Amino acid sequence: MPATTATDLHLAAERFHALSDPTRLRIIGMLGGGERCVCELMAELDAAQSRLSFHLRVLREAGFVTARRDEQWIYYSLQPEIIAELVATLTMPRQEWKRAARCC
Amino acid sequence: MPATTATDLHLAAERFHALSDPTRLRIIGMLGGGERCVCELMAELDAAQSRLSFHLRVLREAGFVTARRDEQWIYYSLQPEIIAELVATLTMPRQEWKRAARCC
DNA sequence: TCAGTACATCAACCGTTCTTGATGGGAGAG
DNA sequence: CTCTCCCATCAAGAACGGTTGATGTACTGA
Repeated sequence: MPATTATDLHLAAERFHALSDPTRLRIIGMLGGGERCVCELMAELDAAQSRLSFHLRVLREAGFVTARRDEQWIYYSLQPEIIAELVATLTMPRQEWKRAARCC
Repeated sequence: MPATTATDLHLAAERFHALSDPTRLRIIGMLGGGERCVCELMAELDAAQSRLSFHLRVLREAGFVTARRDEQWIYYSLQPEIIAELVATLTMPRQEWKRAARCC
């Protein structure tokens, strides 16, 4: 049974929220070219370090990116499956939407 | 020329923001079954009228729904194209993302 | 051990968003 | 015209989100 419950609605809302910021969308765009360390993102986005760290945390907690330490650097990379899931949510058939909407 | 500019990033962010709320996702789910008047949405969602009106305005300004008056009732219906556009954004090839991300 | 680099986290501030209750305006019935 | 129903909008307050500067932590190299 595909658990399309209210919990899923909240989960989907959180994921869409993670995409509701231009800076975060730019980060995702950069990570589309492969993993990057924070310093590279900082340089290209011209963003303060704490600001970038904040947005990376949002993306990480929403499941869009993962972090990997290598020596002193921490490399972020995209998690493609979650985007596919989101697309699946958007293209969900009417029945599923109605179930999700009705469920409290 | 597909104008994938920073403006588009902001536009995409605004659209994702419109989807970043469980109540609005439920509304979209209900409208997936066809157009509804506000009173029907109120009854099913058990939401205050002003609250619902607020969320409908957000969805309307983001382009997800349209309103139509019939007698004393105002019927809202889904605008499917914008969802398709959003899916296209999510499944955009890397080049486009990088262009959008780089552009300031 | 000490200094330097890379990144996370914290606290504070401010603008935005969401909710609630009240007001207003359009449409139909009497 | 008046009353009622349906809905939008407004005002006020609470909650949330994003930015900044400072502090903390992990790792490296001297």
